[in-house]
Amino acid sequence: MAMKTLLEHPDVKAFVIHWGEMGTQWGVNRSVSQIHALLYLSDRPLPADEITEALGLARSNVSTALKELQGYAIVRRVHVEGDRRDHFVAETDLWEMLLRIAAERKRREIDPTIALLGELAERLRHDETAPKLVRERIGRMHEFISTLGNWYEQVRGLPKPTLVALMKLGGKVARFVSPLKGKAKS
Amino acid sequence: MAMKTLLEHPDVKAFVIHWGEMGTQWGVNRSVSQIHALLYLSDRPLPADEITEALGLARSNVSTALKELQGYAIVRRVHVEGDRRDHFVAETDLWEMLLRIAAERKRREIDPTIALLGELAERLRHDETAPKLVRERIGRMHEFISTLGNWYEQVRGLPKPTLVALMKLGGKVARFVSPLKGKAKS
DNA sequence: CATAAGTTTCTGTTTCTACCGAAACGTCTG
DNA sequence: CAGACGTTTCGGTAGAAACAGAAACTTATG
Repeated sequence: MAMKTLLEHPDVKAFVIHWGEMGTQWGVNRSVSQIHALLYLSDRPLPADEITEALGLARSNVSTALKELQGYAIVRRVHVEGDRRDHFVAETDLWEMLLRIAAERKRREIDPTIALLGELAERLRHDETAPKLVRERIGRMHEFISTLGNWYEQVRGLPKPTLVALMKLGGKVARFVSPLKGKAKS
Repeated sequence: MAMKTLLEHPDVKAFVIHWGEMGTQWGVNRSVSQIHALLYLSDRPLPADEITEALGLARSNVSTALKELQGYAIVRRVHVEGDRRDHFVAETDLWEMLLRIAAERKRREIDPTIALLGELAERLRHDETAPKLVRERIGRMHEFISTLGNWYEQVRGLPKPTLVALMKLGGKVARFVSPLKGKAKS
């Protein structure tokens, strides 16, 4: 069994384990992250059964986790010639991976938060009874998160080579904002 | 009791509750986030007892949570004239808040991950037995996260007005990388 | 249609984690 | 030193997830 071989390697195992722990600390369940890690390192599409066996999880659990990963669009189902079973592969472009995870978490958690803050801010604007500071701070929070959201949507649309270039620029991008700024780190 | 008044307001309560839920989804415990929300909206430094009473938490729990928030450096202890008790205030500059939370999470979770990936990548580089793809992908992951980390360290050092300006630029920063890129969104 | 594959749902168990409340302890201050 | 304040620790509990394993069900395929 090819997967046995893969996970038998101590470094591969260490990676999978650590990735699983990472996930839990960011609110992603362990099975999901581990399966992702496994697929990321696999040199070929894996059927669910093999994942089940390799990680020692219940088949039902693997099914759910795969669905979740496809919800993030970082794992996709592929067809393998001569095999009726579904197989799965992970996105290996790390930029793409990061952007997709971010997109999904924004959709699930940030957008609803913005919506709620919007309601609260709007209502508070007309609410004379509310403390001035409360009105101001909830308003500022709404504005802040919205701005971040908009920024993300724009950055997400940039071509990857541009992202890479911007990243490498680091703090130096500040130069373009104001000639005087951004010199501290250059 | 001033805090009673504050939390009695339905919108304030909604904010605190939602902030608490948000926290849990990102791996921060509910008490910690709720206390942070409460302090963020408060117009004055609050003593631990008042927080305890307002949120209905155990005193020990509040103490631990406050310590955690101070670990993130988004809440600090202040002295109030004529009161022996410690009082606490939250950072209200949202940029500062975000950067500090990011810094601490990086320190706790990302840095150790980079360190581990570094070890694995290094060991795998000399390990002929490991599958080529595994060596390559763990190496790339290490490089990728390291790059992100370095980028963050640089951005963190920029003055806030610069950050705000960059954020407002959005996708337009791409112009500075290559004249041809970044036009899609402009 | 018989079988393989896959998903979904359910029940039950286990495991975490949050949280409470009490106690012990340290520190400061009138 | 007595009392106020604060932290830390500890035992216990409750709730939430994660997960296993079985079963029901759908769908595709030879």
